[in-house]
Amino acid sequence: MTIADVATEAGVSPATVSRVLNDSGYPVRPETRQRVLHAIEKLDFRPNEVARALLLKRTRTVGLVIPDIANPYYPAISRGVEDEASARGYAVIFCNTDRDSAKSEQYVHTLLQKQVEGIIVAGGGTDFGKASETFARTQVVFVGRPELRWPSVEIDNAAAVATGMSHLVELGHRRIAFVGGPEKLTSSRDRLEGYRRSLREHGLGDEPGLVREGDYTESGGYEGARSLLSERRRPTAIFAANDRMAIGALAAASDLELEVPADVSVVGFDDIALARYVRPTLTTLSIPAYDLGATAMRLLLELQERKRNGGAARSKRRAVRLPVQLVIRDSTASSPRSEGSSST
Amino acid sequence: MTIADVATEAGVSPATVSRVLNDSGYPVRPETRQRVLHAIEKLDFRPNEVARALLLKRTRTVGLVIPDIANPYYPAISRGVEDEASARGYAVIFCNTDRDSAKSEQYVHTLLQKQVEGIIVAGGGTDFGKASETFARTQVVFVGRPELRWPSVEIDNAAAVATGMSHLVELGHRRIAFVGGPEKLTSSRDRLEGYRRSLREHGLGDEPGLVREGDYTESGGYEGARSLLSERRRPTAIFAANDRMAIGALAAASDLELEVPADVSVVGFDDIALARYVRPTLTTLSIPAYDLGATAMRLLLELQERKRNGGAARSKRRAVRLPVQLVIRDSTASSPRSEGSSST
DNA sequence: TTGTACGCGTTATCAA
DNA sequence: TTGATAACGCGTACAA
Repeated sequence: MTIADVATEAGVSPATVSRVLNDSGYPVRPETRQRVLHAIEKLDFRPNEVARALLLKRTRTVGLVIPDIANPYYPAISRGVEDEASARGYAVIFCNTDRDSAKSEQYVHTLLQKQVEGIIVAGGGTDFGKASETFARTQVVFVGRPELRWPSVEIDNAAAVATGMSHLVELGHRRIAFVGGPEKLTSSRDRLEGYRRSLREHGLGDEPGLVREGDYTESGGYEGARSLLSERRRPTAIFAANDRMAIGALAAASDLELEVPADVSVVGFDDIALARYVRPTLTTLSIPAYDLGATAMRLLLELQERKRNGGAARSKRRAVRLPVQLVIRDSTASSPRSEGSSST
Repeated sequence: MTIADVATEAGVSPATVSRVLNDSGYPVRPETRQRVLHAIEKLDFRPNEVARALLLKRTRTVGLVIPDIANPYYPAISRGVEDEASARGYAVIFCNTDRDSAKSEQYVHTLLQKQVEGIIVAGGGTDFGKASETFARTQVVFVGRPELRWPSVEIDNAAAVATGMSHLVELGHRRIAFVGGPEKLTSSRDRLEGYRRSLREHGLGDEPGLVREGDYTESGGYEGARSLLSERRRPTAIFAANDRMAIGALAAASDLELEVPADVSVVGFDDIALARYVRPTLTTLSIPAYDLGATAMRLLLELQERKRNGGAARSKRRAVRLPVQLVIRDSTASSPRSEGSSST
């Protein structure tokens, strides 16, 4: 079932069929066009994209590299990427790296061999090793991971944490603990930095005993919170570096028979779908995950288009920053130790 | 950067380079091989998969069609598909249909044009319209959606619900309500059927007032449960057709100041990651989502291989069934109305 | 307005 | 053991 079959059926040459197919204002006699159209419909013909891609060097395919689609942070990003891609006729190939260098390198090579027109890399912590040298051969855009050499779409993690901290301070909290993510992730470091800076700015010192390093999973948050809440001078608020850990913290408080928010306030980060269904509902920082993905895809296509149109040298790095929003729900309330404000 | 460049660099013909590349036992003098290998490394050459695909008719790419990756049920399936695919050198193109017919049709056509070697369709409720006729042109496998004409990987929804019902009955529950999913989904109907059959088998009649139709979302479960629990003779247990609705039910009970499981037991279906982090932790039926995806991918490749090896006529339909497991957690306990067993 | 011929990058076939 | 050539399905420059 090729263009030649259609040509035979319509009694014209393959070239004519092609011209009708891509109707690019090329002159074709209306009558002939009808015959071709009819043949196409009769045979239910659809051009082979592989052949087209080989000739035109346009696969209309991009790669999306993420740590793990099962991590609730990535589905929304992926959805943003995919929606934007399909709206423009692009397909998306998914790659889960588990933040493993070998897998990451392998995927990059595979994508490049498949001649993808670009690669979106979301999530930090992955070292691409030698494969990173090949990024120059395609168009790459990073998401949520500040990169010096490549364009990226990010959020301001430190500023976002500061927003959440201000909320807690305004509620009268003075002893605010932090359960961070893995040290090696830039986002973790930025969020921790935002926490520390915020403490200083509010004149709350910097007690190392108030920080735990988690791993961005529920159990990590559970352990960190449990440890913090078991201390003699326990904190009145816990800021978890992501929602999964915050939900773990909620569970830890419950197991220790502490009420949230009466005894301890909890703030998360990400605003995953479940944040509004756990009890109490979770105060958190809402990352525009979908927009992050959609924006990355748009940026990718835009930059690629620019490159294609000869603007090769104009590789002025672009780092788009999207705003994070504080969503106040039921897991935060006035500090039990603060005077002058009632807490139920 | 083509095979010809490598040939020039190594001072041999493209054919020789190709033979070294695909080292298929084809005789190449060791010395020549070394020269070629050296040139490949020096130029960091990797063959163009598009050209290869055009000639060999093997894209080593499959499509995965799902309703919405943001729905917590699909990431695990996707992960199973992707892991199995990448382990065998295949790439996966993702398509989110939102159960929209137009989008679904469009995606199928796009995938076919991209010459994917197969398509995995997960999740029901989508009508592919005329595009379904084209399934015969490729290899298709359905997941969690019994199909008459095509191979599938499923779970026994009705039997699974029956397992959960038996658990509740054993706990002394007699008035068990059900919040179902959308009527139009086969899985919904099967689960409702399992509920009804189970009631009959346990001699509990079939009171229509005990069934609500939800939409598989948290708010749907919330509304359904709230309605059920506001009745004068409220049920002692609620079986939700999926975890998201069960979590909504937990929220509804909480808002009505009912204790789970002391006042009402709740059972979910799916065992999403959050099921063990909501409070109380959720008793549910664990779908082997990852295995469903991985199995579908294996089946797809196996059937395709068979077809490729001439076994065209041997299209004996295969429907693989994977077991569902009851996971008992804290949201179920003895019925408050049952005598002889303590609750608390 | 339409048709012929070439080339995209690769591998398989055949000849050397 | 190696090389020249054809072919995969398509779009386009050029000729008609």
